[in-house]
Amino acid sequence: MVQSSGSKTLRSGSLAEVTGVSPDTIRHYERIGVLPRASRTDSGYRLYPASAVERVLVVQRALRIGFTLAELAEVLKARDAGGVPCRRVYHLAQEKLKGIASDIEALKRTERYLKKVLADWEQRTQT
Amino acid sequence: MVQSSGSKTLRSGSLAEVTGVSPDTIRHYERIGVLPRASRTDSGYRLYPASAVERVLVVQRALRIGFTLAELAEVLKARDAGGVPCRRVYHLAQEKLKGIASDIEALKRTERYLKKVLADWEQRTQT
DNA sequence: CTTGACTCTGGAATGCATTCGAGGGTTCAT
DNA sequence: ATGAACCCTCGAATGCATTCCAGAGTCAAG
Repeated sequence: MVQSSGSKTLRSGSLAEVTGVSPDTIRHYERIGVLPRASRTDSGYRLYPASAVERVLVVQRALRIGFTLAELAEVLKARDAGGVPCRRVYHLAQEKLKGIASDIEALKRTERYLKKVLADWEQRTQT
Repeated sequence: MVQSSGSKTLRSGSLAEVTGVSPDTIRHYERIGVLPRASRTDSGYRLYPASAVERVLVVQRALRIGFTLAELAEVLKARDAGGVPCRRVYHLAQEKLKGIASDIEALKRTERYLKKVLADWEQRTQT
């Protein structure tokens, strides 16, 4: 048996390719718990639902912001379980959310700084 | 002789405290070249100008965005040298600058996602 | 002087995400 | 049924920022 239902499934390689990470990383994500455990073919190959693509992208963005895989695992596992998350996880998510605004601020400040540096160089260049 | 001119100088510890990093990190930054080599007291203690505070903050922000200490060293050393930076450095700085806009976008997307997750939980909580 | 808080150096260790490697199955087209 | 291209596991290695460590000097206050 290969696959049955209508919605597309992906093997680790395709999921990796589509999301721009390596198959190793995909497996790593699953081990950490940031991706739900994939179902398997009879021969042991992982089969991911199409929704896994979005999940991987979310993880990538979150990592860039300073989430840790372990933190994400807590949040996302709770989310997947569908139940009410424990206070700790809820709090964690809220804290990170609060941090984002200031991250954007920092980003803008650095942008300004970098622009200034570049403009400086521009001038010096065209002596 | 301790210090002469009017502008304040800081030793590694104070610079660390003011910027919220450890003294070890300060020394590390200098070793990498992301902080200009500090002048020394007769007994070998580092003395940083007040401007070093801003520099450390810039580095911290830049790191969060995905700059690497090595990259920053290239950019900042060239900047400090005051001369025209080599093409490579100029290009690097430009690339990073271009990346910032998309980083802000990613940040906002994750913010939206996180808000949704939290709102979801809110609802479930108040059954 | 001596004590306690700082500082120095250089190298080793930590934590995190990611990648690599060895040894070994699966699939499928030719 | 053979080879290319995937996939599996699991433990080790890499790269990066940061921290820790050991052995030693500095300095102000008591």
